Amino acid sequence: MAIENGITPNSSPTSVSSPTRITTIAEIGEHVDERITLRGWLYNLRASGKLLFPIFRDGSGTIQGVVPKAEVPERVFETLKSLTLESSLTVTGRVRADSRAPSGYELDVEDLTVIQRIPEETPYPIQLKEAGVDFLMEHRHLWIRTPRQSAILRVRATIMRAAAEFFDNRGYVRTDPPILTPNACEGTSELFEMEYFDEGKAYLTQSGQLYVEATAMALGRVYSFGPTFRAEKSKTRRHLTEFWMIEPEVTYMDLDGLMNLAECFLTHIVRRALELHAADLKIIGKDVTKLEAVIAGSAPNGCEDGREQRSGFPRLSYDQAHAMLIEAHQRGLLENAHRYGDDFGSPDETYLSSQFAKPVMVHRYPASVKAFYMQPDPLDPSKALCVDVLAPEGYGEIIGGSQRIDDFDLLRRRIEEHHLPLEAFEWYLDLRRYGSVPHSGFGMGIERCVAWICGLEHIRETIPFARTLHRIYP
RNA sequence: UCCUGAGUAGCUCAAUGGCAGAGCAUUCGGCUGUUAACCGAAGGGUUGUAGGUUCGAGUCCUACCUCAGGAGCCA
Repeated sequence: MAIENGITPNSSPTSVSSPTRITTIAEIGEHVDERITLRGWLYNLRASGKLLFPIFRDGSGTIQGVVPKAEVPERVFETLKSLTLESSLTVTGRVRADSRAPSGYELDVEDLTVIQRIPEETPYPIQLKEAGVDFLMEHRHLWIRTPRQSAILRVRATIMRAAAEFFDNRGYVRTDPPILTPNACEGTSELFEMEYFDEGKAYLTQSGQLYVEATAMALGRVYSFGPTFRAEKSKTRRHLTEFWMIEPEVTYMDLDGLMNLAECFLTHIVRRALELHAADLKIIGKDVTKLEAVIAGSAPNGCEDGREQRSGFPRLSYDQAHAMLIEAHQRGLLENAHRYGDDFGSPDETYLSSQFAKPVMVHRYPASVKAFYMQPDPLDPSKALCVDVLAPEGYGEIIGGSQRIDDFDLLRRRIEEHHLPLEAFEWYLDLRRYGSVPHSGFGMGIERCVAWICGLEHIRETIPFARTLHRIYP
């Protein structure tokens, strides 16, 4: 770009002397003692008389520059000295290893070109000092430039890729369900509603599960990966109205196979996050020993076919979990005693997960508190063949799954018992009319997984632009 | 939907019912190893909105608005 925006014209970095290599801060360690060019922004600037310490960022990281007045052209020194924070620029200099620098490297600045200078009258609104949640969320489009938020979004990207590649590597076919749906999947949650031409109401999907059951019957092993929407007026650090979910569905898989699958799946994601993001997790402030404990004992390429239990996530039946909660209440660790037959509340889940270093799998809940399509346990038909996976450190349920009802008559009866419109489920019942087979699947909320792996206080930081009860801007 | 809490300078926060304050940011000056740099100076206010009590309200009362934390429900 040849934009100088009112400042003294600079020569372009490439015209100064020898051609330089354009690189990124993340890769700067490969260019020690070389002359390189970075393209980014001025993150911070400290001045000490005739010595400037600009900190540059380029999206991949930050690095401190050193600019002694006596050793650079006056134009470079004066331009940088009065440059406003977050102004965009390219900078050329020599990379030097320096033990005083947090990252281990510094840049001896030789030249720079300002791309856009932010005027003093309208300074960059986000300071390096702490700010309130409301202010930061109102400026989310700028907040994501900070090192910590950028690091979180990089880890999120890896988690999403690791989740998809886990299934891709095992022969699953990605089959994404529709986002616009004609009716409520499970008849429970509040849905976002809209007019759909002359066809009446349509709704934003709350889960693609029923549709992936259909694609599984076509393709065997499938998964979906996309956004889902809940219009529930939940107002907690664990809830978004729009979030991403990955949902595998597998024919001829029972609950035990599903639990193995979920365990291998989470192990893979945690392993990839640790492999690729040690630096980012450090910026975020996550204690990685807690993640290492999750995958301890697992084999890097284990869990083939979901038949082997490798890293040993603890498994509790609903009854066992209930007993633990009763005991915790008696010892004064829980305020309210869990009532047998009820679902677990948030404090209950937090307590259960806090008892283990690994995610805990709670299975076979009472059918009455679970969705209509879950297969009853043949050993106790009052229980459903389902599993919730609770993340460690109180991050709550990150996976919910079950074996699905494959018997036509039972499924139809359940639809009627839940007072769901039978005609809307005819296509779903067709899956049991025509070559029904046992099958299972689960769904994992990406954002809760990111919040857990990054150790975040609030789920709103796990997605570039969070949609919550009282926020839809920016 | 319910419970609790908070709205004062661009940002983070002070101010017993009695003159509207500080730090950061911005501007100017100083400083050659700073790590949210530091030191000095300047500018910057309809105290969320509307009423009420009072000689006097940022402070007390009422309603509303906005936001946050939690519950329920969920991933």
